[in-house]
Amino acid sequence: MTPAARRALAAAERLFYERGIHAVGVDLIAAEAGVTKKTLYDRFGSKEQLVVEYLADRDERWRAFLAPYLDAAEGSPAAGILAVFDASRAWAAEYSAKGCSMVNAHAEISDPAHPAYAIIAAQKQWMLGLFTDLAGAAAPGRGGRLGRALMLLHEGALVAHGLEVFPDPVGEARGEAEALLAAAGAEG
Amino acid sequence: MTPAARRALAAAERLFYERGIHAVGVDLIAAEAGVTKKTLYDRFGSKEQLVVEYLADRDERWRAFLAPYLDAAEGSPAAGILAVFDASRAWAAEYSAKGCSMVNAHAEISDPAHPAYAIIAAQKQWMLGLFTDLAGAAAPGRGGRLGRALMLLHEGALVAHGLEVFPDPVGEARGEAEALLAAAGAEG
DNA sequence: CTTTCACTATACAGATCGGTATACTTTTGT
DNA sequence: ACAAAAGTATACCGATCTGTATAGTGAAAG
Repeated sequence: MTPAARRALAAAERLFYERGIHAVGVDLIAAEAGVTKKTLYDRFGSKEQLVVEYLADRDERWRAFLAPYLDAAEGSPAAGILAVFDASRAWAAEYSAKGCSMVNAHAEISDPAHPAYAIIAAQKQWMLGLFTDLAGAAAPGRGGRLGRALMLLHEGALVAHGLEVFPDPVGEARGEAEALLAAAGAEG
Repeated sequence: MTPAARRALAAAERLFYERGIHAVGVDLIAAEAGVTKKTLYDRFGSKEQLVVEYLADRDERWRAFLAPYLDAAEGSPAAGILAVFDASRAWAAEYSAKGCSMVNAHAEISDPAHPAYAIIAAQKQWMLGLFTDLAGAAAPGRGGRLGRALMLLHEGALVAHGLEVFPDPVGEARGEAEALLAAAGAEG
């Protein structure tokens, strides 16, 4: 990716996330990035593609942000589950004031054939898989239901954070996750 | 509200919810409602006001939908909590294929001074109050934490439903709510 | 040395945006 | 019966939308 393309994508990510996809025009993105519209279209081809790369890049950055938290749990699946909530809490505080970008993008896209749809669906499936895998390792035979419960708590916490329903919802969700693990007799 | 205004609001609600607020123009709303743009502006004054009434009306319809479920619980707070999930499950199946309209609208509005903001915030506070009140009655002294946990499960379920993360998330959330109530030693 | 690539600057096209103006007809309440 | 309210139809406004075209600059690579 060229320097101008990087600046354009960075500006697009910030603007799309803060103001919404349809509310942000390509002229504004180009201006904020200090890039001409020609360059923007030479690199990305369309606004739709810019949206796709926005979501894909943000997902990639979230997974990279999460990785060291998971590594620190070192083979303990119960600790790994709590590590996801710890990572989410830090991520939410720093990058996610408006809630989950995937959920927000989904609210603005109606056509299931839109290429962003697949990214959004895949991101949620990856998170569900992560939770169910860890839950299955922590409490054999209960991974499915426990994983889905953790997914609900996690998604709910991101929404509650974005809408400021009450303080520290991700920390609260972590507490409930801990109780679920204890109730399921999870191995440390 | 005049007949044309009712048709216009009904069309606006459907289109805003299905396609998003910024993706829907007033010309389309007027056309789908079989109403001229003049009438639309005579009745509502602006698109912003139409958005406000969309959210306020949907919230009102949800509360009216929920009321008989709560009434059927007849003074049992634990049954009342499960009744909320039962109502949500039915509501989601019939009216909420794209998830929570408040969450989705919030994704498209960046200005906190927008009049829709207050409606969205109030709706979430009302739900949190409902959960904490019922939880406090079901398990005295634990209403706060239990209510917040129920709120997280409920919000997460609506998101998971809208994004089709796994089947019947609201039913799944109901099951987790039941377990939470049992663990808190809730009175029937 | 020259071709290629990344980039700037500016102007424009065609469509759609929210909102208004004009002129007329239909319904409704007293 | 009559006036006010509610409605239709249509044309228009300036702004903004995504996307393209034209012309030229600077640097790097073969």
